[in-house]
Amino acid sequence: MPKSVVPPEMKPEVDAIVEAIVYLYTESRRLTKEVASRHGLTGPQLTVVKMLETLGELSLSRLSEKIRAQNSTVTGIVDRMEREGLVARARSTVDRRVVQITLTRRGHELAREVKVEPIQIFREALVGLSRDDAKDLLRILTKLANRVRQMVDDTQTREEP
Amino acid sequence: MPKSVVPPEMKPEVDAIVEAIVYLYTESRRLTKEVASRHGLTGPQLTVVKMLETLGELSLSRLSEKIRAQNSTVTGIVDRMEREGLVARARSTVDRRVVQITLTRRGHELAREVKVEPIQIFREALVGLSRDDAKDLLRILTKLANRVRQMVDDTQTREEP
DNA sequence: GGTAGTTGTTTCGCACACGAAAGTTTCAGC
DNA sequence: GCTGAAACTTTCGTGTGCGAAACAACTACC
Repeated sequence: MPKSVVPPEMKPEVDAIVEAIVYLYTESRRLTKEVASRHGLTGPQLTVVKMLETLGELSLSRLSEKIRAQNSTVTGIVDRMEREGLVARARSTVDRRVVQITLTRRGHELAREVKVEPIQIFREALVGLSRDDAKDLLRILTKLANRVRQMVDDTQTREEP
Repeated sequence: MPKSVVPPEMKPEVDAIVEAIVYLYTESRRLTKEVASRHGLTGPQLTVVKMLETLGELSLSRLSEKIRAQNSTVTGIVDRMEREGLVARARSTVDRRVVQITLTRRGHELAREVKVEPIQIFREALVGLSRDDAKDLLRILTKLANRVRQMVDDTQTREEP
């Protein structure tokens, strides 16, 4: 297993890039949480409310994909939101394995009430970049994400047997 | 409070950038967790072990800063690691409020055993980028992070009273 | 030298977050 | 029509992760 070596002179740059990504991500979570708490919601709950407002009824699995969490996690989030009267569960009549999640009237009201999506602050920050910078950033990040994806796939297939 | 508006034609790009950042961050966490579990550790525990190996004895507060978590969170992590015999607590003799965390012999062994830092896969992915791309990425991400930092500061000072 | 405020840590209560296992329902193939 | 595999959801156990409050030790200031 040949292991490529990172040129030592690039190490500080690499660490700085990783640090910037971590900062941007954690700050995004913190902001979501802050906006949510003003309306008596938690971060993930606000994400769910906005997702259901945008996309309408969703199965639990579909909702899990959308918010990038495991089903078992979302079950808990939906449990608490159901208890608060924000969403309702309904067994699908077409496929009775499926549970559809919908916003209640109160859930809709809350969704309307919270106008600013937390991602907004990133949109504004990104707009402050020049058009060229934004394009470069997307191009490079995409390349980077694809390379990581590739590596992860390799690792996993290599370890399967 | 003038609110800048995101040009609609940039929305897809912005969302793609955010998505890439989220992907890179979550994948990084998943990889850490995976590497850690091969040695009977959790993700944060591996992070702590490597941090203490690199920096030596650290106070709980300093350790919290380093791994970007609250003191109350790290107290729990250290509790479990202490129970497993990986780290030890020791009251500072200089300032008796301070608790110093150190690796035990077993902790050191584990640190030596786990050679690959999870961040490594990013280093390798980044090396695959051209030098120019890496420099551009760092430059733009830094600019972006600073702009977000600025916005967050503004929000907080505006809301203080 | 006493006290008021600060700093450092822990405790508590709650909400994720995940994987494994269990419980339903559906579907494919015979 | 039966059966085993697959799809969907929940349950369970454990480990973060955070904020508020409690607690202990230190420092400033008078």
